[in-house]
Amino acid sequence: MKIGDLARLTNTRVETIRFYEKEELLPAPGRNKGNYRIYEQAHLNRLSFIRRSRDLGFTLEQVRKLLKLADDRAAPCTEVDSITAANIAEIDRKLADLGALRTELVRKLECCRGSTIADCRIIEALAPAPSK
Amino acid sequence: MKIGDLARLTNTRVETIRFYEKEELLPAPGRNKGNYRIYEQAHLNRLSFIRRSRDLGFTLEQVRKLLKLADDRAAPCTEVDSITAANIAEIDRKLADLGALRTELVRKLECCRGSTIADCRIIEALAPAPSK
DNA sequence: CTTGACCCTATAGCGGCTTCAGGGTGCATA
DNA sequence: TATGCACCCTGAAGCCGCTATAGGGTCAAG
Ligand SMILES: [Zn+2]
Ligand SMILES: [Zn+2]
Ligand SMILES: [Zn+2]
Ligand SMILES: [Zn+2]
Repeated sequence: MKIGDLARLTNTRVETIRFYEKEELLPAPGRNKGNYRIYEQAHLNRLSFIRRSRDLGFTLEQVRKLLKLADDRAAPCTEVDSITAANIAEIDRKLADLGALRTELVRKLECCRGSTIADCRIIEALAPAPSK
Repeated sequence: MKIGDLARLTNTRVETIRFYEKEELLPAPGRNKGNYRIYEQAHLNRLSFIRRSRDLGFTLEQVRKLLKLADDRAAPCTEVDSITAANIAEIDRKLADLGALRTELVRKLECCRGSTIADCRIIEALAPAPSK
């Protein structure tokens, strides 16, 4: 399987696959006579794992850990769970921040309709208090 | 006022202030005999505007536009409002994405407690279907 | 034999800063 | 006066997770 096929199968850009290889997330595959990368099923599996993890919001650093952990089938999964919990906590922080932001912006936008800069509620909210 | 004072007043790192100057968001101030930057009230006002905008989720590019628009007090504020609306739309997309992510992660985490990697629900969700 | 889709490498760029290396300044204290 | 220390300076590189660009090579179909 060539890099383009792998890209299509995993919904990943070709450049991203090469990037993962350079980052040692995905092992370097064999090459054909024309120096094209040739991938096996194992690569497809591993890349799928990486992409799903990324889609779930794990950082590449977390993905690295998860990949390492996933290999020891008999080990307890406490560490996996705690990485996941950390991810959720991070998401919660972002949700709270964004929610507050949204509220504030909507309030400003609501009460300003078609007037001038001089009394635009948004500009007013941004500008420092006039020093009189 | 020296750069450290300005930093304290606006809750901004010194390096960030120098970065804004290089980016021409904040005009280069005068210098004292020792080549230290010396800021005036106008700088404080402008930096406050920038920081509040950033805190509200505007990109630096949007901040640039807002700063330009804020100067023409008589102009209509339609453009300001549409930049704000774009910001809200962006926030809404992020909120939706993060919400979905959270749901999925929580569901996985909930149904996996203290078992091994071999039957960890999270690893299972990440790993591609076993080729039997 | 040419076209065009695909592949290769190496390097730089994105946003929005942060960090680092290697200095200089300015004020208080011993 | 010397010394310590907090603060300031510049320029360049680093962070994340890719993406894009330049400048080529490979390969199968028509
Ligand atoms: Zn209004
Ligand atoms: Zn307005
Ligand atoms: Zn379970
Ligand atoms: Zn688990």
